[in-house]
Amino acid sequence: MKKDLVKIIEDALKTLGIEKPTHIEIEIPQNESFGDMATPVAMILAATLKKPPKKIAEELVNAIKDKSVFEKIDIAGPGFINFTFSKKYIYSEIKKLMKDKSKFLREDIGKGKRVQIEFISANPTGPLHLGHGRGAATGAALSNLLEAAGYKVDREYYINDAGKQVRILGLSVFARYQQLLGRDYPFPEEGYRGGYIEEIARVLIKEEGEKYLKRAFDEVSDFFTDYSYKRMLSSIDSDLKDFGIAFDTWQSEKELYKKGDVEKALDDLKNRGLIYEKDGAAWFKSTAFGDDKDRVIIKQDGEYTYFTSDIAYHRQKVEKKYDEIIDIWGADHHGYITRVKAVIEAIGYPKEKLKILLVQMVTLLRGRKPVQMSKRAGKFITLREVIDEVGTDTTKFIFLTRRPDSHLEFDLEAAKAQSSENPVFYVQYANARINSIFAHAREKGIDTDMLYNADLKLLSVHEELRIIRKLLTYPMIFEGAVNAHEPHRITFYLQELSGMFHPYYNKYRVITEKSEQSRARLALCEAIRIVLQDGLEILGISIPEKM
RNA sequence: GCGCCUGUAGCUCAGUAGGACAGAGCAACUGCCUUCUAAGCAGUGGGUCAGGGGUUCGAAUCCCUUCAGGCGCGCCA
Repeated sequence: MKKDLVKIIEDALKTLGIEKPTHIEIEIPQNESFGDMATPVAMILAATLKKPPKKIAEELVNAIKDKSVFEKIDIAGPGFINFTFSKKYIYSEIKKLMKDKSKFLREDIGKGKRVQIEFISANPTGPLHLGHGRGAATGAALSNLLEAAGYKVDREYYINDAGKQVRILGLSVFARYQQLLGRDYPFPEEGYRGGYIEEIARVLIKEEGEKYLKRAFDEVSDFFTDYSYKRMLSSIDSDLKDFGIAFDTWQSEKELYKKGDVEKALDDLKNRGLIYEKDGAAWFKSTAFGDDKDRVIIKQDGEYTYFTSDIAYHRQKVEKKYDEIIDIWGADHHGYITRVKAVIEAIGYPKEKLKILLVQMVTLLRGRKPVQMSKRAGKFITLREVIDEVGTDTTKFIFLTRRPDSHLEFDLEAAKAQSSENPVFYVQYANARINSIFAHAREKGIDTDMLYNADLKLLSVHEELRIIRKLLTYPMIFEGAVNAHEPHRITFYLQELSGMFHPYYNKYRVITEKSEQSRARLALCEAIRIVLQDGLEILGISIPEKM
């Protein structure tokens, strides 16, 4: 619908000998009486053409040769051109929608471009919490969205399985192991205190018995560390599985060291003269690329920092020749952006190569009161607990009805209380209702095949035309969501569409005595169902047949 | 102190590349189930878009500034 309109406007501009602007803006007016679509081009051109916008709009409208696709074209307000499509046109479009389905709905924007999206990447030192859940829902939905738009997407989880934190995890488990077997062993000051540590220790005792009792940690640290984080990782994986999130690759940090990628990355930077020694440490000259201070990459004690492997990691990403690299981070890591982008530039790529999408913090509430969380004390609510309590679809939907960069209050009580009237059910219910209409139709012996051949002209009441027009805007919403990397636009659209279907359902009967009309209305329902399912699939939300 | 994000209806949030009278859900109140699922529908009320300047034909949207909240500013990860 939009493509056709843009073409028409471009042709008209050409006829008038006006150079077309880089972008012909088409918008969906919020006020339906203004028509289906509107363009402010006349107002935009007014400045360069030095003519009043209304005059330009008039000329433009006159230059449109074939007006048959429109019911009317108005010039309104300060110079908007409002288009209302003819019924004939929208019937033919909706027919295409039913025949071509996702091909009609989804614009091929990516054209096969390769994108890597890295998200969650939580340390395997504890269970996922709600913040990770937000990153998970957002990352997965964005991945699906871009994939639907013709990108080839790799979903990646980066595992911090090297370094200090996993060692501390290992030590924590070691300490609990000793304690459980009756040895008086001090729990490390900086250790992880969550109950899951004890659980790992218990399982370990079951599997391996007492053979590590009374050993020194240094002798068995590799075993305990490996064992513990692998256990954590598999528990994270199973949480994600239940949350409906899947990855294509799990990139291990340790692997980067093993393969020598870290060494290679450092050599690369050294060769570029971007590494220097100071105070017994090695520094990366990130200030050369806009960072506010240089960063240590080899500490005085000879160990690497967290950032060092990140250099190697991002170098590896870039060298895999993705067309686009997207990192989704929790907003608490925003201080890292310039540093990592500095790496990209340092190795000779434009920093725009890497897009970092920040997902803001989640405040967990229970009945308006903040839930106190302390990772140190091991007191925090996990993603697992939340999805057990409020459900995965509801949880995801709450995340996906917000812009990623807005702070989010997640009230467990509200989420549960709403549960029966939650917006997610509103959307799913529309689909389930349609299924039930189809079941009814089949009982009545109405042919539900090839509905696009139904006599769509019979869809003539105001509500029906409104729904058809809404359905036809889906590709525009989709395109906007893809370009802005904002899956939540799909969420809102689905709510609006459902908000048109339910009243329609309530006011009119789909299955009537008139079989041709019934088929036409079934066709409308089918079209709605196609769009609802397309949207829900992108969001990663389930599509129950019955409710 | 510096940097990033946010401030829209009682609450939680949208507001589409500055555009036409600011929207939804929840909460509140009033109605609707012998007919395709009431997780639904119909109706009512509710806002100086944090405050103040500026740019523009036009600003919730862009710029400056003040205030408020969150998060960062390690040879931690």
